[in-house]
Amino acid sequence: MEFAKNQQNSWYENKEQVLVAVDCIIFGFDNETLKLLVFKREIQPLKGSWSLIGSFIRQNENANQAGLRILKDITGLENIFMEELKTYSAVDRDPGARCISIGQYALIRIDENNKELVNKHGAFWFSLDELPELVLDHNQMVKDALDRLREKARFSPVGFELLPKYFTLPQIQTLYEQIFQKRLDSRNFRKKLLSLNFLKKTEIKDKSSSKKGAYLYEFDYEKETDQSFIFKG
Amino acid sequence: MEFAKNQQNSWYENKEQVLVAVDCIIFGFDNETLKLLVFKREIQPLKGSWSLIGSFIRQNENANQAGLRILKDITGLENIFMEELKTYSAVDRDPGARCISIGQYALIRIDENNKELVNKHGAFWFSLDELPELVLDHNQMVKDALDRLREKARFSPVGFELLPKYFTLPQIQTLYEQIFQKRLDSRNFRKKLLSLNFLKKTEIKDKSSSKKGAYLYEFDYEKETDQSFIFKG
DNA sequence: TCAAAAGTGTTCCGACTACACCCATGT
DNA sequence: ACATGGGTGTAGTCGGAACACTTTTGA
Repeated sequence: MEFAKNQQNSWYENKEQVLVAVDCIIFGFDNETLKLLVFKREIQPLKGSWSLIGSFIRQNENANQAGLRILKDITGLENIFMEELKTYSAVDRDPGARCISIGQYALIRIDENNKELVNKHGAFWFSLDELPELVLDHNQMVKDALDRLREKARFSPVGFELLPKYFTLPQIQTLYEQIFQKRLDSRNFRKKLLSLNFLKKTEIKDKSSSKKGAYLYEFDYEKETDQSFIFKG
Repeated sequence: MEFAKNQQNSWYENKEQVLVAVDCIIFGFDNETLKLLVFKREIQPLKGSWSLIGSFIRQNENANQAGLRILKDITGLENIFMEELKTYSAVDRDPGARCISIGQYALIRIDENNKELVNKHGAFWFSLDELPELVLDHNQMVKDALDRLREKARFSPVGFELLPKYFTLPQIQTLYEQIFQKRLDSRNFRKKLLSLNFLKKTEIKDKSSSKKGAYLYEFDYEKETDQSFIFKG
């Protein structure tokens, strides 16, 4: 860099600044339905309404770090799958101030560990078809995130972040049926999934949802490839 | 809205604001190669280096409007295909100040009309393989935009925005060869393209690049569908 | 023994791939 | 007449889609 360090922050001095928020669209799966984590907004305006979880971005973090910070605060989890969705920058989107929001969506496992922490923050898991009205443009964000998730699931093996370490094939199928909102043929689904060779079978059966029991599998990250993975949406 | 209008801008008063820029990754096609519009940066720091075209976002416009404003200033064009790429928010990405940039990519036709205006602004079209070093993280933006363009071109008939109203099949093929950086089989390409039924053939031949001449087609927006359009990338 | 979920194989068809020659025309 | 680019058809292969019965086991 060819310019003096003490020039910092002076070049752009007369430019207008705006607030930048990060809002998190957090998906979870409880082995039955795809859910979304929303909470009671804690700040004015619109305090007390249902809202996505968000925060203003801080000077010392980038957008992804901000999202992960929020997620850790609420769920206690680190190493979460989180990706940028898009920005929301309509001039009047937030009546509190001119504020641009960067939507980030995350996929996490719903399990006992984090339920407690989540409740403590006034957060709740809602089924996607029972989602309440959210503040500002947050319903749009959810819609966009779902579209993105579907699109992504068609072409890459996404969604394993929503499952526990060991899972059964019927479990993944239910997950994909939730994502695509349609029934899938189990023979074709299993054939396709297993042909991709990134699942490791164990000899353990999970009998929690049937008498016969279903074999547990785990994701083999070594073998994950980018081969296309096309399911009809 | 349940709160008093005069509360505006007071709710978030103690929050830190940041600068938000929009940077435009502008692709063009001259019937031979895919090009990118870059220009000499006009402001400090790094004044005079090659840079994408950008601007700080204004209070009365959203990110897309900001991008279109920039594009109109430089090229004189309106109604341009422009889409958000992603945001760039690394803390130190801009030595001038903490500044988050929203990358937007655009596809435009290179023709005589706008060449003049472009030159007047110190802007130049570079072939993608002769691209100079750009300031900040702009080379990364270009790389990301190219990846996005390829991804998009695989699944939807994007790229027609880069062609004139009337174009020949060899012309589109060259465009796709540029996007994918590989040769395509003309028989398969034409078969696939025509089977999608969104091209209207005219009886006029363009003889500018061969003696025999190639029929001109136009895009039939009525018939554009979302049917998949898969080319190997 | 029965109910409930897990697991498995085959056929059909559409779509992508590879591949080579004739056509029209200006020079 | 010839060089240059435009235009066309076919056979093979792969993968997705449709489809129904057997297996296991707890109650």
